[in-house]
Amino acid sequence: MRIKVRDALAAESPLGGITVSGWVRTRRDAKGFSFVEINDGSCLRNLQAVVDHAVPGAEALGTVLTGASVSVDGELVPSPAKGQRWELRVSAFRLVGEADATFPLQKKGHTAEFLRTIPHLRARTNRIASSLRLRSRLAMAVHEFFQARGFAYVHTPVITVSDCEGAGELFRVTTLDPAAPPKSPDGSVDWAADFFARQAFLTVSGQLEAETLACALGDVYTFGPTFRAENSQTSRHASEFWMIEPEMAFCDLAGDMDCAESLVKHLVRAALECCPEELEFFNAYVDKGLLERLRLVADRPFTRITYGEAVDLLLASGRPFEHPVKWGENLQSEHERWLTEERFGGPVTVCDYPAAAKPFYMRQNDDDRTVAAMDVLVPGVGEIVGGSQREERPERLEAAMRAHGLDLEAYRWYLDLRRYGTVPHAGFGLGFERLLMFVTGEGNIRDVTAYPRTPGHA
RNA sequence: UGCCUGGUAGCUCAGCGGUAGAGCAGGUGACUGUUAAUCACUUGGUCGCAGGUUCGAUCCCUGCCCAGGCAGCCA
Repeated sequence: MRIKVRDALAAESPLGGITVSGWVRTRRDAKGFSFVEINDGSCLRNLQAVVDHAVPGAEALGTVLTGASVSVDGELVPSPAKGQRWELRVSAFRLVGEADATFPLQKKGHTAEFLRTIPHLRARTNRIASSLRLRSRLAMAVHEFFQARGFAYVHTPVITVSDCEGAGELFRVTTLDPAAPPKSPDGSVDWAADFFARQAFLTVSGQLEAETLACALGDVYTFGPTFRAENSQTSRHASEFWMIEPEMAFCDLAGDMDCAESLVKHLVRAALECCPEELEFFNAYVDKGLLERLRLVADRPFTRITYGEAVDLLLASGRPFEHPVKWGENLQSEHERWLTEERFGGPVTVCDYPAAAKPFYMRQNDDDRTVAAMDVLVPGVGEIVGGSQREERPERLEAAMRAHGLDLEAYRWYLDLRRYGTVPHAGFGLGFERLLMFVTGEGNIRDVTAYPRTPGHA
């Protein structure tokens, strides 16, 4: 009976007649027998198989190098040596697939840069496999969080026809021949001849559609792929990433911030509880202060300040920032870093940003110069959540849309939400990969994504 | 896209205006309930690409390509 390494290592008593299948991490030869470390991806740790050279199939051991796949029968017994509680005393050894000396992964540590050159093989490393296991576990934790609170999981379209959702450059979706697109009489491309009879793009956010569903189901969330065609060359931007976007009817900015904080904490706690070995690994090899930071985040309330207070603190800091701090200007990365890493040493939720710097749909505050927006900033990564209370007053929303130069006709459906039974509502977007960066301590979004898509790389 | 740094063996790196080095990986042998095993020996390179300076360039200069970091845009 095949058993996963994870279950074998968790055994309470010896197990006979089991089969373990996986990939060889390393082989050590002794007189008359060999140690073969087998990893099957079910957990971080390997199972040490002890293969007597007289056992059936052991003659293949000579070609068993790091990377080979094997399947072994045997008996799980207490290990007489230090280093592991259990080991597998092998009764039959089978080499399933050889890996010759050109296998690029070694027993030694590799740089993240090198691993990115072999995306199809790097998941066989402790580092990438751990991040993918965490990713899987935390994806489920997202659903646990919202389902326990009565949110409906909704699927908003990946293909959108709004060409200005306000969150950046879009990827075009078309079936037209790029070399010879149909033309209108005026020489421009005739998009009416395209597949959707108009221009179409990949979504940059499901927010606007989620708002319509929240105004029917109450509390909803999306969790799916998001696409941005910005030429962002940084360690924390990807062209394709996953975003979690809750949208809550009858909710204000305070409730929005509460939800975001609870969600981040829930995910951090889930990681601490479900993936302790992975986190120990990241703490040891990727980010020395990781565990301490995560425990603090799980226990302590996030600091909550307004944009205006943030500006005052930054001005009073006496720091010679490269970008001067000025009310009305966006907070720069260096400012966010100072707030989270130096001033408060933990997550900071900043709210009430200047209206001029924010999109049309955010609710205008009574001071007439700020909007009910909020960002959650965390040490090391920066912004992982961006959200707001939405403008539910039809006249205010229309005015804001005009001020942003939007075509009101194209957003008639969005305005209808305010025309028919409008309600205060709020939501936010949480970048899933950015959360994973925060939880793993990885400094590059490419290392928490199996197949990262970034400008120039797909 | 801008600025900065880098590109030398399969990997991680050292080196230097005078013809190429280490550790690990691979191979051979020894030893050993081993733990990134150990020890000895050993295979392995157009020094990113193209020009230029020079008696001579991996080294200096220019351009290009690639990677990383930082910044902007954001999640």
